[in-house]
Amino acid sequence: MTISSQKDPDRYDFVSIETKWQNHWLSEQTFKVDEDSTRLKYYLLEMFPYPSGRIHMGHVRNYSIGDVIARFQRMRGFNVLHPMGWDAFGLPAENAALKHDTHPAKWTYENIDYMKSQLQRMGFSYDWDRELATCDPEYYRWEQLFFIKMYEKGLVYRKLTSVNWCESCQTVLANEQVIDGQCWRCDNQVLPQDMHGWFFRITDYADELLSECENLTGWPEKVLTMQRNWIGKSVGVEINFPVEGTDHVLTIFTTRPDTIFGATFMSIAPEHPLVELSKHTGQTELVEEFVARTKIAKKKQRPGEELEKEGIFIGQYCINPFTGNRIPIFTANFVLMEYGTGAVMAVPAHDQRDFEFAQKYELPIKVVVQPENKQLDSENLSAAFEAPGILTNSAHFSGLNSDDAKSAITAFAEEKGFGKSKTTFRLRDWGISRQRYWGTPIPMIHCTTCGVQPVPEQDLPVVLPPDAKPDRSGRSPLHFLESFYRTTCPSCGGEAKRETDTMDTFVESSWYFARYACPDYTEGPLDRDRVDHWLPVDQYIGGVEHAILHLLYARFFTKVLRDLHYISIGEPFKNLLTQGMVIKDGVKMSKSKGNVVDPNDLIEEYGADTVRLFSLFAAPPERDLDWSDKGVEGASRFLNRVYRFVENNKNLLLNAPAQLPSDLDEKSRALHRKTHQTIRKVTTDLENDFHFNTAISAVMELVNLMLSVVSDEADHEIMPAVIKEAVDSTLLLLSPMTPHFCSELWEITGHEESIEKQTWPSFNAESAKEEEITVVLQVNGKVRSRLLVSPEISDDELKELTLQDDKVQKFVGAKPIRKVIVVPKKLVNVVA
RNA sequence: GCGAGAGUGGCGGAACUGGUAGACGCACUGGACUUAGGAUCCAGCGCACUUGCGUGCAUGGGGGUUCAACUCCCCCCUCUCGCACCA
Repeated sequence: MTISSQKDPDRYDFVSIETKWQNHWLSEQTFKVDEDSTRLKYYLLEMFPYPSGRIHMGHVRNYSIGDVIARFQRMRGFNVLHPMGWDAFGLPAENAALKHDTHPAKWTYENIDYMKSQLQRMGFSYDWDRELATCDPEYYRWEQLFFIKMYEKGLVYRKLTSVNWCESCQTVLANEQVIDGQCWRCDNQVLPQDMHGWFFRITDYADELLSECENLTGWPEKVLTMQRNWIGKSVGVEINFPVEGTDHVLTIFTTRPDTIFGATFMSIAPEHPLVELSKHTGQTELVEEFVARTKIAKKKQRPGEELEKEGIFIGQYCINPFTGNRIPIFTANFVLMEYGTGAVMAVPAHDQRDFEFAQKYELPIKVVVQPENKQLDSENLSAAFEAPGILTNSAHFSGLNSDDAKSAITAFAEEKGFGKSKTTFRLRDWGISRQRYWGTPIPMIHCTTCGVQPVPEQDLPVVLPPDAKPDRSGRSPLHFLESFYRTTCPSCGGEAKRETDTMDTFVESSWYFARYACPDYTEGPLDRDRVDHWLPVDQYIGGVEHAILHLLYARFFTKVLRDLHYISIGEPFKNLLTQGMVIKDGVKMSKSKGNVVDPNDLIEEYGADTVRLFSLFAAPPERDLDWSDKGVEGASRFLNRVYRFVENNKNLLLNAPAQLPSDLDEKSRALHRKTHQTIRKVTTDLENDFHFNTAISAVMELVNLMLSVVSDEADHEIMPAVIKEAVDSTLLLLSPMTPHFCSELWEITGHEESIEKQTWPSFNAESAKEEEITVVLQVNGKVRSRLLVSPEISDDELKELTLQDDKVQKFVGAKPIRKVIVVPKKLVNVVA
């Protein structure tokens, strides 16, 4: 970093000041934290970064917000845990390794080193002793242990799953490597292929994950809504339809059992096993052709695009157990195998999709629910009627309303044994297998005689072999590395093969917050006492892009760890703050847009404190931040003004008495008052909703007043003790946001003990009280005049003064006064 | 389509439980200091009319409640984000 700015006489020397204090904090271990039962704990966490190379403005914003809260809470007396680490596994490392002909580990650790230096250059108050990197075997070994414990508990299983397969690269692709249905590397068509993969049974926790949303009062409603939708609970019924002339039963799931008498055909997913029934029906070839075509079309489908509804009769019928009617079975491209049973009863009169399908294939439409205000006719319906209504054409259920019919029909089906009530979730089990190198090895062994076996605990960790390295084949090198996969079966001792899949990197980030409580612990994954002491996280901060996956997985994992008796809590994050994106010129910063601002350039030009100050000042944290180069200059100017003021009044400040005189003159009282009002404002802004922008503007007001009433050192109009109080308060209030700057000025103004050790200033309500208040006088709701009065004034006096007011009299004129409304100490409205 | 959030000066944004709309900052304009000003300081700055005092109009649009609405209610428009054939 250049030191040229040091020579600039117009600016304070932020380079040497920031270096000085960063070294001071490091050597003094200012932010090291231990368990201390005498003080209240506060666990503040920001989402840890992926070590992609260098920090970007999103990090700067996220961590600046976090650092203010950390420093603020320390000054308020909390014992603050504020750790940082690295979400270090992931695909980009493999890609970069290929590109630069290096090893993912080398690339990752070099990035970590560099980014750590950048974070330190920003002056963030982390306890670096707790730093962790998820690619460290000492971290992921415990994750492997969790995996085995979960396996033993039945929370892990293996099943066939459809993956993205590129035939020409002979490799599995991650979803982000599939672009418009084509391979990112060779542009070949990506096809689905069935492969074995490992799954976490997150659906076992679906109900709890949903119901606990209720108690997450410290989370933004937006995030909770997203989580609820993602879990997607729906209550309905499963009904069995026997397939005519076979032993097969087609099971469907519906939330509308009240429409069952209107089912005129069945739709099953192209992947549904009973599609096989088309064999020997004469429809076979057509069906096979349709299924193959649909699978490809689904892969090609762009997000947001809806395929035209299509289907084909599979040549078989099933029987509606309620009516005994024969219903044709179709396979249709809009039925999802992953949801429900992969089969639905089609009720064209009451479901728009089925309606469109029925029209296209000229299938019967039968109205069985009538709206209350009109009569629908099956013959000329223009759209499905999806709302609830009164049942018709439904045997003895006719006449019931939809709600009652739902329970009656469900009960009937259960009683007769051809159905049962059922709750279905949109949430699927979490597929964690990745056919990748740079991830946590899944600690399992495949033995041809004993089947799948977990790696014995004492053999953990299964270390990712450093001698392997991704190559251009695109396939995981673990797959070919005999020294890795060749092993012996822990059960029979025979030859066996290790699992070569690695875990989804979301697994690492699902428990890192717990490990921060005891990163040095070697006896097990978590030191129960310390973890129980620190958790839950009191305040979690990160981008809203993690609102669903990361936060849901972390919640799930916490519950699993609780049930495995590693921790006591069930919810990891008590309060959540999701900060907005950093945008520039109205769009998200991105390389392709060419509007990226590099934090390094800014630090070099203005110093870390200015960068922090502006990113906090420009918008409240939850909103998007519109980056403005001019705005940064404004922040820089402000700090320079404060610096100059302190420098110019150094002697006065050094010699000022610590105690305020008991009797203050009017001008001094005004500054004293503003000081206390500012302390009050900043304190409430910081503790309520982290609105740093308004907190900073309050301090700016104080500084503006200070500058306007104290012109120079010779001017003794304002009592020195009052000036000192104002300056000290300014520095204390600003110190969480611009810590180097305030530390330096704190020292310059003669304080022995560093500012980090100070307690947060408190305000005196009496001092903050206004001596005179402005009361607005309105006539018929329009502001016509103002009164400067004592806050002690009574409503009657106020009314009196209002009616005497010239302006008020002028606007009232000759009209009779009908009413006078007095809002105490605020406003008087005369209605004439 | 469904869900959530947001629309306030030229710009970023303020405004407590309905009670002075536009704090603070940026930009801009005029002035001072100066060899110079991209530094600093002072003043102005929602729009319209007005020499001025002032007056009128303004919080996406339209209605409503109220003495009083950025704030509450109804309808509509726009934007952002999330989900998206979930039966």
